[in-house]
Order: sequence, then structure tokens, then C-alpha cells
Amino acid sequence: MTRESARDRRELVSMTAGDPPVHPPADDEEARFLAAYDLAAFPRPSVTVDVALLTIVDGSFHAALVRRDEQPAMGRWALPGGFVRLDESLEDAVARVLRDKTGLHDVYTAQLATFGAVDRDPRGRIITVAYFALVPADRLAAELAAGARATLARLEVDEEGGSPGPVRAVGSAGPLPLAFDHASILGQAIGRLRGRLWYAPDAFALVPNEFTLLDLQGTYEAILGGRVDKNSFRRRILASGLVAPVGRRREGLRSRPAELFRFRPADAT
Amino acid sequence: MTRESARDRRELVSMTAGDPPVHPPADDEEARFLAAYDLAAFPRPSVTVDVALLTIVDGSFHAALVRRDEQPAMGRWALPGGFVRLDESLEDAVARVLRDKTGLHDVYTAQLATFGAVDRDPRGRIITVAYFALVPADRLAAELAAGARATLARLEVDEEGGSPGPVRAVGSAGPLPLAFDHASILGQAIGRLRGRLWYAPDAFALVPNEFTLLDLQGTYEAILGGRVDKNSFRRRILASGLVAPVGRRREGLRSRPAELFRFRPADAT
DNA sequence: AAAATAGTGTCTATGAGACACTATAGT
DNA sequence: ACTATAGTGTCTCATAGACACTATTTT
Repeated sequence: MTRESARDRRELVSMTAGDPPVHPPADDEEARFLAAYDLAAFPRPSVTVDVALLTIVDGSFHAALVRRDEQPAMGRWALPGGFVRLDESLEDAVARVLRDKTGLHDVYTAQLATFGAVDRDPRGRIITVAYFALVPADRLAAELAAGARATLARLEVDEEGGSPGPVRAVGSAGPLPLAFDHASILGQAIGRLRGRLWYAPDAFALVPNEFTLLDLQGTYEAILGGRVDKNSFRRRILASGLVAPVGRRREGLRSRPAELFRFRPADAT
Repeated sequence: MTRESARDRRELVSMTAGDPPVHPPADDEEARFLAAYDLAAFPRPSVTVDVALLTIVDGSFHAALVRRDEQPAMGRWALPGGFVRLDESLEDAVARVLRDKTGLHDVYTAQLATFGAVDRDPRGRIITVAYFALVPADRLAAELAAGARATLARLEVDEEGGSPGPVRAVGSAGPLPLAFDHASILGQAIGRLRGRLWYAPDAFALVPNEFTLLDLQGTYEAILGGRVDKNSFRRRILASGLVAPVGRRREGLRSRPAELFRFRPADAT
């Protein structure tokens, strides 16, 4: 069986809270008002998006980090991020940032939270809308290598009263100091992932298009940071209906071949 | 027994994601860079906070809404909100907005999500960080009447594929048309509340300081939009340890008096 | 005593955890 | 035959729902 490097795009729909509603059509008075309105009359902060781009390698979280080669925090490592442009939505900004800094397209993303402490960035008032993004390890390794601006770092997670505190990043050549509040954002991303795991299809975004139930179980265990009972897990996943057998097995290994499954979104027939 | 109008402040801690981390001290080079740095070189959107201030009256959600008496969306009804100032955190902005527009202090709040569609506000690019805030009905009614800038409207919630869609607001004199994307934000606030209900102490913020288990059950039923079994509910709540008997009963009604309980945060001994 | 609400006893259904067992490939 | 991993049978335990029952107050 050949490795599939191109994933099914339809599965990679963003889970982000939608922005559908549009204001009703303006009447004349409102139109006149708007023509004269100057938003710049109010002081404005800067707004960025920062993306915790996560994957699972060898049972532990890894994040794609970009080395800052400009001030501030020069030499430290940061989440892929950037200023939000006036003509793009937050989701568009996330997609652009991922494209430019990691070379990845069509990534599964969800909004995490917005961080607005006054002093979180030494340049001044910068509010950041943090997202997390999930990609299977093989795909991330392959596409990051091509881009080369970002590196993959293992995350060391300390529990802090039930949920993860700020994480430490470790690259192949040792610890990578993190910029700004990004250690905290990564910790919160992992905490959110844990909390949603059984209700959201997040784990399927971390696993290749075709996977065995033990692959998936390993992903759950990595996210939760603990073991999961095999039989119990299989019952739950199969009963959920979120998974459909491909009809093939993964052969060529030195033991009984495992059945391959594919993610089937809940809204499919 | 006398009505308690002042609630215990210690219970009203914000549940918002903290903003503790601060960048490390700048070295000389970074200090020089920062002195010359001009954030305004990048285009900046405007940023607001909007607060879905919710309570439960007669088993249904009500929200505090402010009539817009300026353009745009003049005459429509909006969530209490306002521009974030450069010297205040998001949580500070939420507290200020609640104080100025509704007269409330020390309210239980949590961040909901950030909405950044390019066209969500006709004035231009305005990103809003939405929060929800929860207050017991008696307190909200009393303090809102004093302020008088805001009104309390019943929310009609339509299910839309499992989670609430945009809501309709109904005041004492009929439907209140909502401004901007606020109908959608309110729907999402209710959806979030439902999802967190059994894991977060949200319901305790909607109930007076002292409450009976049937009061609390009614709150759960209102949030979930369905009935909850009495015995099952009591077992769960009592087993959770989040509730401590006051040692008194609510008497004077026309039936057997019910035992009063008080919320006890999980981190108490 | 009647009405009304508070609170409990108890059965059943569901599902998760534990863990030993069987199954099927490669070598 | 042996090893390694895939997959199942089955017991126990915890918990939620159903629902009828008892308890205690006011009128």
C-alpha cells in the first residue's frame, strides 16, 4: 500500500465559530452617518493571530515553532503568528500565517482564546487571538522540512492543578526558549484539547487519512497523558459511528494485520 | 428570612483565561529596538468587548440589552459593549462596560469567543471579544432598574442542529431587534453554557447565595432546555461536593420547607 | 384532613474499566 | 513453532434515569 501524502480536503473543515451574520441594510440616515464616521478617532490596539500548530510524535505533543530573527524576543521561539490585516477575517489570517510560516494549507483549526494582558508584548498593546491547529505527524514533518522556516519541538507539559501550565519546548539541539506568553498559550491549547477530546473530532485530525484503531488509541493516550483501556476504547469509537472501515488491512508488519478505518464526519449519511 | 441583595464577593471570581505571563526583561539591544518601534506602522483594527449578560427568569434565558441611540444600528438593541482602551486588559474592559452600561459590579464572567468577520460592523473593521456574564435574576432586575440604561429581554432560542442558532429577544412591549451579530453571539453563549454546565460552576452564578436543590435544578433545566430527574440530580450535586448545607430551611411557603445550600468552590477545604 | 412541595428507596439500563483470552499475520 | 500485535468475552462497578413512595409543612 502506498503512503497517501495528499489528504482528503473535505475532512479538513475548520471547526472555528462561524462568522455568518451580517448587519441589516443601512437606511439613509445610517448611510450618511457611516460616510462621515472615523473609526480612528478611538485608540486602537494591534491584533495578531497566533497558532499553536500541534502534532503527536512518539506519544508526546510537538509544536511547530518559528525562530524570531528580529526584535523583540530575538532568538527566542514563537508560535507562527502575525498581524491581522484589515481586509481578512481571523480565519483568513490564520490560514495565511500557516501558509507563510510553515508552508501548510488546509489545516484543521479551532479558535482557542484571546489574550489581552496589557503587558503581554513589549512592543505595546497587542491583543492576540490564539488558535490551535492539528496535523498528522508525518504530514507536518514532511511539509515543514520543505519550508524550513519552522522547526518541530517536543513539548514538556507540567500539570498545574488538573490542567497544563506553561510548557517547555525541546528541540533536537536542546531547550528552545519561548517568546512572549507562548508557553502559556501552548499549555492552554493542550488543556482545551483534553477537555474537548471526547466531544470533538480533534483526534482524527492528528491521524493519517487511514488509521488503525490502535493508532487512534495512541493519539487519545498522548492527548490525555495516560493509558486508555483497549476494549473500552474500541467499543466507544465503534459505537460513535464516527469511523468507517476502509475494507483493507495494514499488512507487511511482523504480526497480525490491523483493520484500517477512515474518519466519517457526523453529518454524513 | 430577609432577602440578601449583596452577594458574597469571593464567589464571583472571573473564570476567564488568565493573562499571567510577562515577557522576560529586555536586554540592551531589545531596549534600543523597542524605543524606536512604531506599532502604528501596521494597520490596526478596532477592538471591542461585548458581554452577553444572562440570567434565568421563569425558566428561560433573559439578557440585558442596551438600546442604541446613536448610529449605526440606531434603535436596535445591543449587548453591553465598548471599545477596549489601550491601558486596560480585556477583563478590565468587560468590568468597565458592565459598570457603565448596567451598573453591575463583581459579576461572574468568562470569555466566549472572538468574532472577526470583516463585515460584521458597518463602521469598518471591528473585532469583538465576546464574554458571557451570569447574574441571579433578582439581583439583575434590581440593579438594572436603578441604572435604567439597559432592559431585560426574554430570549427565544431555536435549536439548529443540536446547538442554538441566533436568538430572538422579546421585551415587555414586544420583539426587540438585535444589532450587528449579537443574536448569533447570544446563541453561542447559550450553547457554550450548555456544553460546560456539568463541568463549570456556571449554574451557581445564576442562583442566589442561598438556594434549595430544586432552585438549582430549575436553573439546570432552564439552561439545558429540558427536564432533569430529581433524584438523579440531587445525587450528582451532593456527590460533587460543590454544595454545603447552610443549616437552615426556607420556611413560610405553603408546603414542607426545603433545605438551603450554599456554593462551596472546589478549592475550599 | 387536604394540598403542596421536599426528599428517598429501589430497580433497571448503560457504559466504562479490568483483564484474560483467542486470532492471525510474519519469521 | 514462536513472536508480536490485533481483536474479543465477560465480569464488575459506577452512575444515570424512571418512578413510586414517604415526609413535613401550611391552610
